[in-house]
Amino acid sequence: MSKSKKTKTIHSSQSGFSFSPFNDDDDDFQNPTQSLPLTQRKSSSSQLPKHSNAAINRPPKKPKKNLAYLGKENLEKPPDLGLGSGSGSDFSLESMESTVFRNNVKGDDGVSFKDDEKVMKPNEGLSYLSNSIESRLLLRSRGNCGLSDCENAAVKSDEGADERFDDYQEAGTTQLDVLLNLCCSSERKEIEIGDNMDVGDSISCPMCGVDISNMSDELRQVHTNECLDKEQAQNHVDIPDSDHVMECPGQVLDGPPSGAPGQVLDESSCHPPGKMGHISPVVEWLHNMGLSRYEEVFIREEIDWDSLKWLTEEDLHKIGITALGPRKKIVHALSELRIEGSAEMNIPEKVADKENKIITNKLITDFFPGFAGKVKKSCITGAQVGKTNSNDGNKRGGVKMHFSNKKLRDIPSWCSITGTPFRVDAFKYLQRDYFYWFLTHFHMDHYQGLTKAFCHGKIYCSLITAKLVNLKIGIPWEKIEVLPLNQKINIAGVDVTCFDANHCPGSIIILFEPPSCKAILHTGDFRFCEDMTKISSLQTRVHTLILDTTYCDPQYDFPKQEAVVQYVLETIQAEAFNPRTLFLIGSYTIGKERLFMEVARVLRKKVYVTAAKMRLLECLGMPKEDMQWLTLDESESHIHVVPMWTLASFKRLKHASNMYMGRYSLIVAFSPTGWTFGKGKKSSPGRRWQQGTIIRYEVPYSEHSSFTELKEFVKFISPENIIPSVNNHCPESASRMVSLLSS
DNA sequence: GCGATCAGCT
DNA sequence: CACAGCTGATCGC
Repeated sequence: MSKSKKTKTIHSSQSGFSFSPFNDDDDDFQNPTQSLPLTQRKSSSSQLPKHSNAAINRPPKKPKKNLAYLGKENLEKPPDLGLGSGSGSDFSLESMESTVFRNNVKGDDGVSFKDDEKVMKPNEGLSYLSNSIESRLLLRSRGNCGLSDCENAAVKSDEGADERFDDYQEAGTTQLDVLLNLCCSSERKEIEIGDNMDVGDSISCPMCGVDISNMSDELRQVHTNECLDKEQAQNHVDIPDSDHVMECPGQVLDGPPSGAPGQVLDESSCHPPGKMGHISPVVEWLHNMGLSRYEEVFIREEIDWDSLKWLTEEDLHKIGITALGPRKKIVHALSELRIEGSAEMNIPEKVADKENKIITNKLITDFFPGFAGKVKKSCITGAQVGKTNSNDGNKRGGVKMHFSNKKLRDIPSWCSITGTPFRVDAFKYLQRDYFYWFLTHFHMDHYQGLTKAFCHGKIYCSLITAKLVNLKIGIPWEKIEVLPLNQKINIAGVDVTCFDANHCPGSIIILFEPPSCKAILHTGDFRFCEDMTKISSLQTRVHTLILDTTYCDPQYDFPKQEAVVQYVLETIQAEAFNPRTLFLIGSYTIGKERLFMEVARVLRKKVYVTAAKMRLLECLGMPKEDMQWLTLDESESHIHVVPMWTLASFKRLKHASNMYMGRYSLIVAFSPTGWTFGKGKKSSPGRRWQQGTIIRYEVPYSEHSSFTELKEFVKFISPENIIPSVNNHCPESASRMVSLLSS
């Protein structure tokens, strides 16, 4: 056994648990004298208080362990997220509400509620959320913002922009200012487009022909680029050398949404300097500001006009503009540039031929030089597409313009929402040109890459996730937009509706409905439950389903959570005849709360959690009735919540048990995970293992959908397309999964 | 010394 | 397997 290198020590201060470190001496655990006869009573369910599955209410989910992490709690909010308690900081419900409300009155790029399209009543959703802060927030929000108000406000987008501007100014962040300006320009642009739009006008995607009239230019570009990407993928074209691209400077296929004076669309309007067409307007711009001395830097970094607008102050610093004054000057100029850019979008210079054709038409077709209306790929060969996408940001060490193409290529399809500028759980693939970052829930594999330094736009998530993101990562609230549940809102022209994902606290599934595009449902991580079938919009509208396929294999057909909870309850009852028995229940940072809360509630026993865990639980706004079953006093309970990895092996358990040697003679641990239900395993609700005075139960308590549930869900949704979101499967098995699900 | 990132591990 | 992390090493600041 090459265990020598894993001699790790788990300090209680690190793990957040009261166990002391364990060493590698697994030789001697034992205490033979205390080996208890594990009685034969494990199946005596008759002793249990009978309660129906229905009696198992879902407690609000709580975050898990890792108390040590709370060391940096001096973030921005007080832990007490209690319902209306303002706490003085901007983390109060009041302020959260105002955050949402503020969004309510934004048009277009802002988040606007559509009361007339309510999907569900706030409280008729999943029981898990019925008492959630979200629900309450929702109600109050709706009360404060009548339909007409919302609509009026939405129409007055400029006003909204100003309001938001004010809000952000208070935040006083340079980065935010930049983002703000982006927002403002986008909003204005959309309004103008709307004003000019003739009802009869129809703009089609040059690649797929889909009507994209109702999209903002941003969305149009995103849509079209995606079509191009698809085509590129189909054609498997090689990436040409850079000179090719230079011939069409305006062809910024993967560029940012807004147009700009320099973003020319055909060769006739290319800037003169020939192959330096990208750069010369930049140089000129610098010159006009009296900053010609930085020309060299911009040229060296090959920053073209389009990329220029998306530079952040951080970027400028990185490329060598270290002097504060000039950097600030440039940042300021850039923000103005973006506003100007959006304003100029209204000049129909290239649409003379089609008199009533709006600029928006130009915006799309102009990205494709030589493109006269129908899908002509003259200047847009797949090769060039590939070029634009894959070469631009890669070759030099400095700031990556547009995308880092390597990154772009690596971006899995499941975290990109076709037809929108949205990313979902894609912080590993941060791109400067994307502004909308959705986070379905607060588990590391989904927020990985997200750090305090995040400056790529806004993070959209549920309130609970928002709190965790702020608390644990330190993301300022200014960068977080809280999404309401069960209520359609509009973000950047896309209808967005969130529902409880029944996974961990704060987890959501998200329905995206881009204008003129088919709806996409992203499940994040989820466990299908009957309540979801009450969401009618899911049944009728979804075209593409991005699905959590963690257990997409027939071997994973574990029982419902209620059944597993029942099993655990009975087991505890059966083992509890010995007062010197300690029960350990595993949990994650967040997740599995339902299990130990149900144990506490039904058995009417207090459950011990560490102080840090308690603070997280409190943060989630759990009802007092539930909170009363938690205790910080270890001696007050013989049921302890511990991190899952504490239970991962008998070795660890043995070490843990040493801590309790004097007080307990038996340890019974529950390791709740769906993986215990794999191949060759019985379909019993749990498996029991014992070594000496330690008993370990693996119980198939899963917060992901079982295979059966996946099938049911797919049947319910009836999507035309499924994209697996779990990357542990090879591509070939993706299709297999789909066929399995639809069989 | 701290934070971010990554590899290795469970 | 990998659920959802933890731990240590490295690097930049």
